[in-house]
Amino acid sequence: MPEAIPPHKRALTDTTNNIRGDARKGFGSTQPQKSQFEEEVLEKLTQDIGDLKGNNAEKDQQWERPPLGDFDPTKENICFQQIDAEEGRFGADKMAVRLFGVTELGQSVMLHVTGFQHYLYIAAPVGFTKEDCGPYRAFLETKLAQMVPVIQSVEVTLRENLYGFQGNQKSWYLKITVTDPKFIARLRSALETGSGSMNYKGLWSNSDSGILTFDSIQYLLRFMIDTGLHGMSWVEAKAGKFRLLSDHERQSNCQVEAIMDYRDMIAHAPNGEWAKMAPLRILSFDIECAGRQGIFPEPNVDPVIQIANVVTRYGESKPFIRNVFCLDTCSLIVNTQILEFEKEERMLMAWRDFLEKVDPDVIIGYNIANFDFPYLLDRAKHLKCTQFPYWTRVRNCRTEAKEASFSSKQMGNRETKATNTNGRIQLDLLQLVQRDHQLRSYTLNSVSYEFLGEQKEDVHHTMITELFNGTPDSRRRLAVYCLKDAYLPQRLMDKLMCLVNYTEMARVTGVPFNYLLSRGQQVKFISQLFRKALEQQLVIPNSKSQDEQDYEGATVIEPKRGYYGVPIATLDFASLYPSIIQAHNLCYTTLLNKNSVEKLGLKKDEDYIVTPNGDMFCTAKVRKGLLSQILEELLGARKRAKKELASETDPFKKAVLNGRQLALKISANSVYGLTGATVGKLPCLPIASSTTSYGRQMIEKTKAEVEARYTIANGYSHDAQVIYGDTDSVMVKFGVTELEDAMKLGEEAADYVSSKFIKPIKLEFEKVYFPYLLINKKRYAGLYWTNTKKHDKMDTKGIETVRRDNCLLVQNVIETVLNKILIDRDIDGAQE
DNA sequence: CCTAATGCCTAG
DNA sequence: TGAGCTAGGCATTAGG
Ligand SMILES: Nc1ccn([C@H]2C[C@H](O)[C@@H](COP(=O)(O)OP(=O)(O)OP(=O)(O)O)O2)c(=O)n1
Repeated sequence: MPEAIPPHKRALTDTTNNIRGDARKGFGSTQPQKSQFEEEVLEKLTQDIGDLKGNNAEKDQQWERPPLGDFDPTKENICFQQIDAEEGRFGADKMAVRLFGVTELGQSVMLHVTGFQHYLYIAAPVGFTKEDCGPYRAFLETKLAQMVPVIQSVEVTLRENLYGFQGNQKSWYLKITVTDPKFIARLRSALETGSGSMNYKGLWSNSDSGILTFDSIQYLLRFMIDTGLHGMSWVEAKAGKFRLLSDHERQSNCQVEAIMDYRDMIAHAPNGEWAKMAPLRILSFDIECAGRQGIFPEPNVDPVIQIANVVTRYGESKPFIRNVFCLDTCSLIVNTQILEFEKEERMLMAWRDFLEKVDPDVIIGYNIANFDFPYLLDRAKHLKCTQFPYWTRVRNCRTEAKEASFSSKQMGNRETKATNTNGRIQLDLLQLVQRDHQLRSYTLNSVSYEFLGEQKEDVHHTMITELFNGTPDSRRRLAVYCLKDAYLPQRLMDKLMCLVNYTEMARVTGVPFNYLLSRGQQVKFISQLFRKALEQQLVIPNSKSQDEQDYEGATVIEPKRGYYGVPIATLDFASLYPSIIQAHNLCYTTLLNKNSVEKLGLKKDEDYIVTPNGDMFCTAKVRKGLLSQILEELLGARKRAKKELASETDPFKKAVLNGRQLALKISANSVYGLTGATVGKLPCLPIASSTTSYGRQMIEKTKAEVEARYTIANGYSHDAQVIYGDTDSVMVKFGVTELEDAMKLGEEAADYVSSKFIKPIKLEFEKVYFPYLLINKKRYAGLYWTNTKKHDKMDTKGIETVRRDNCLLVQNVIETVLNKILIDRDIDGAQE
């Protein structure tokens, strides 16, 4: 940034004495108009950020990555943690994947992986033998080549349809390989719309009905699935197997850029030594704009006046760069590089150069996706800074903000903007917190308060312009806040362990990191399902839209409403739906219909089961379902997270681990959910409705077993009564008055009922409520006990206190009333 | 004044 | 592969 140097140097030399003089106090003592609070903020910030060595921020802040040093591609391997991936051609080769990553020593890598061809399948006509397929193959090759001029080959192979068990009978499929993945969609639609010319020997009398295709999936995912690459895992290119690109061949700004064939690429499973993380460089930034009175800043009018940046290496607690790019002059901030600019254009360009030098792997911030990124881009466009929007790792690849939207039943419609930074991961803490945490407010201020226990004391937006138009010191004040806003996302990310948790999810489900924020549950499931299907040579049909059809869900036991002054034990099935799917081997691949049962001569209860819903599935003895294998992996990861949770003592870390455990639980439950998603791509209502029907049967049976066993007639002190239950839980009043007795009985009852079910179904004794206030279905409160000494917490479900559609007063009133009732046991007092 | 449909949010 | 699922409470509103 040569343009920036003069003002910047001036600022530093002018005020060096101040830095040396009393860094801690900064300017506070000599600037009476500055608030006490601001100095506190600064002091805290300085503590948080820590000291750089010495005081000369300019000299000590090394922007560039460590140099690569000598590298001998004939002797040394390239080994990196993959962080981003994209489809991209290389030279004449239309099919290549670009993998971006970071080595253990922190160097950036881009690897072109070539030679992998995209494909899809179609089924040969029913009854075709291999001999019949020969001429059909030739026919297809010519016909398809006319429609889609990228057919590489048509190959006849034995495969099996994912849906339905047909006695392990494989049948003939044609694998159509293309030379350019961009055409796969066109190929698919050519086949599926079934233009008349595709009609082979009049086999399809109805020329409207097209040919069903199988295994159609995006090229990048296909590549990752077939090569066994999971998102955020380690990739190795052995010496001699890759070629380093010469300068003129390079497409990226990465320190290492190489090319290799996909067959030589090693994708390490993310376990053992490959569970490590690379020292990713993380840039956290924030911008301030000078808006006008009462108007939200508009990029065509309102300038960007400051950009604060904080750069940290993953695994280190303190940032190694922090700076503020300022329009106009700005007094110094302790241990912070201030870069001053007279012209906004220069500032923007200098920031872009900074970005390129720092070469961050991860860019984070608060609402950067919908504000900072688009604003910077629009502003630069307005100022005609044509060289500005290049933030990617791919040379000549412009950064643009695109409209994107996400809509689903559960999340509703969400409009967002997507800005490409190819090769760098983005993590918008706002999006992340909105996704993972239910809060009343999502301002940076309240989120920081929630997780970091800190108010940020906003500079009111009307003040921004005023401060900017003031003196170097008022602009410094603004810069301090801007810096703080840049640093908070970094601290939130550390505190919430976002990178670790999301990395685990990417590794378990196999999808690229950025999918976790931009996509839903379906893609994760599909990634896992395709991997399993590939192992077993199963092909997955591209289901046409099914008619929307609802199915019955879970039972909620009619509550015996009231206030209970005796301990109420809660028994809960662990991961109910996933365990049902596992226990009964429910899967696409085990689904049977009457025909196949007859044809294969299967014996009921031995070879297959009939679910309470009337659907039929073969037993694990005949064939083990894919779903139960997928669930094993998800639940295994969840179990490990829960184990860590149990041994962790820090309460905040516990909460974070709990969040991780919950995310894995939702992914497991979504396996069930997707089978019931008729708008999705892999619906299978027999699985979904059988799962819920088993669930309904199980909660009934649990209730009956408990009430039948714990009776006076059987020598217990009271007749037990199930007063409530929802989906997978029962609340039992054993009648005993002592916590200890209730816990003992609960423990015993859980084991007793578990023994009546198939593995891995397990009923667990989880907690005792004492006392317990049961208001209605899905509405109750109680003191939550897991030990006899002290209650863990007051637990409130569904009541106004936990709902966000109420005013705070109502919540506080209800909260105090509940406190009175439950803790003080003062029912009369609560009535007032 | 009553009921049914709808929206929102939560339980599981 | 665009998008996990159902049950259910409670406030509001449309319609008679
Ligand atoms: N987001 C959710 C939560 C639950 N369920 C369904 C499937 C679960 O198996 C069942 C019971 O839900 P719980 O909340 O009790 O959770 P689990 O039983 O799955 O897990 P835990 O082991 O924590 O009890 O409800 C679901 O489909 N989606």
